[in-house]
Amino acid sequence: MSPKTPKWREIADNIAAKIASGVYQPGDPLPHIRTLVAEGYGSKATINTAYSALETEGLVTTSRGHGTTVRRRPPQNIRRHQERYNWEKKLARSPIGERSNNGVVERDTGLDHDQVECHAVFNTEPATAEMATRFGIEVGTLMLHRSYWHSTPGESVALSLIDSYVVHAVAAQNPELLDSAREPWPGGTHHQLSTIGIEIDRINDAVRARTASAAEAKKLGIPPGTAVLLLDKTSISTSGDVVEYSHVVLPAERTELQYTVPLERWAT
Amino acid sequence: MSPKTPKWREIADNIAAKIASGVYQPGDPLPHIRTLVAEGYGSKATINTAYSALETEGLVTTSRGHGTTVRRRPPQNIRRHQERYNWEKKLARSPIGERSNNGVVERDTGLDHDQVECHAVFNTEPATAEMATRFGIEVGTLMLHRSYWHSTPGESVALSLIDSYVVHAVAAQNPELLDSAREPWPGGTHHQLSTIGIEIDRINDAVRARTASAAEAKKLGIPPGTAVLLLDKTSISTSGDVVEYSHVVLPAERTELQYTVPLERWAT
DNA sequence: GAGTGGTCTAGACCACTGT
DNA sequence: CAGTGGTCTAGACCACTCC
Repeated sequence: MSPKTPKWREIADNIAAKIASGVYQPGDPLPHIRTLVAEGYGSKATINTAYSALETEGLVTTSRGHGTTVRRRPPQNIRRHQERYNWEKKLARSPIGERSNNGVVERDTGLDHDQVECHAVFNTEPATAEMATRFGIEVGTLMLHRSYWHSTPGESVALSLIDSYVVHAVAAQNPELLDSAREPWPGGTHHQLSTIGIEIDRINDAVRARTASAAEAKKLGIPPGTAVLLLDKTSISTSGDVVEYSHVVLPAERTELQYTVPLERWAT
Repeated sequence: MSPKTPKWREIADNIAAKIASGVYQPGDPLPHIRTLVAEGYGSKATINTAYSALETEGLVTTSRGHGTTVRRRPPQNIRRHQERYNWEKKLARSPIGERSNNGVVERDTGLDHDQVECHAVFNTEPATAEMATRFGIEVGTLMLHRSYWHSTPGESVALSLIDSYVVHAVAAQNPELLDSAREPWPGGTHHQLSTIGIEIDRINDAVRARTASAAEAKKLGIPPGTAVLLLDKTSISTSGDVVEYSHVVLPAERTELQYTVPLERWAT
């Protein structure tokens, strides 16, 4: 009939349609591969290809020894960066009690302070050419590189993967900032920088996307081959210097970034 | 040795490493599938799986009857929306000559006015529940739905896929706006709206990402399975109404969105 | 027509999960 | 242990491109 679209695609589309129309509900088990083979839908490899496609499309989850089930879609996490960044900055000027119990992660998830685990690894590295251009410094200048990821205590699923960079000599003005054991720091980066006399004036966000690597997919708990959003966040101080740069990897299927762009009025 | 990672993954990673390190340059042909089979790297299906993976990862292009070659990476198109939207708005107040020869597509690509083809399809549709919520109108209200895509004359590759919505009764105040033959409209949407007395005050962008559907991949000229950026753009008039909503699909691998978020100063 | 990648089959073995 | 999905092979045929 239609030798144009391969058989595995037709099988996958067929199942995808049943999921979209609600015949298969989230959590429902799908027919086993060998069942469809027995029913004459194709060979095992063909059905397997169809199921693999559905998995990389994020529609189903498979597990060896168990079966294939319709995926429960995680809720969208909306990040309004206009408000978010201003809230973060304001927090740094709050009393210590408020700073300790609130963080941007808690704000995102609605979780309590003690329900969030913070993992931090600090390194000191010479600046690459790319990093040197970003900060307007010389190649080889020592940088403090901080890698973070957050999770709820039970699970090992990260909400986002963050790599943050600061010029080492700047951070070293307050030696406490070099100690990864002090994370999570009450009041966040804005408060950290305020201890060495730096105020952030504005933040530049650059947003891109690509498919997740196998390692990222595992850490973020998403199927391999699904999309991630890449956020390059550059913080610029009131004196015009680039003082911090973060590279953030976000699972695209549960993330939405929002920005408001005000426009200049026309002359009347 | 390492039965953990499948053989096809190892083959794919091996080739990916050679591409990354420059052993294989963009445009270079890769070893033929049957060659690798003959050299004992695995069966045809296994090598094929590896090559398919590399294709959905955007590293190579394959064509039947021809072969597999290392993909030439298209240049990144950086969209600074802060400037871009203000430039677009300002253009609407320019003299007709300037409006005709400039458009946001020409600005993006650096191409001349006559090197860009604009395809537009207009429809009138009742508002869905989602659209009604967006515009704050009743479900079923007639909407003008405009689908656009732009390309260079020779190729059939779209730069982006745009679906724009306006309340039909609003657009109908200037009947010329209902005529798809008048696209591209000199001066863009801002000028169109200005002819019916509407000025845009601000634009809300919501950014998401996912893997491209087969249809989108074909239109945008990207390998199926690679990522697309989804931009939901809401234009709000000076009187506070939502007057236009666009859904834009962008090829992630050649797009970067930039935003600047100004922060309120701390009290001294 | 020769050579390419794409699909499909049948059968085998492996890794993992339940009971 | 039986049953699941994941991988791999060998061989076949198809669709396409180039000469």
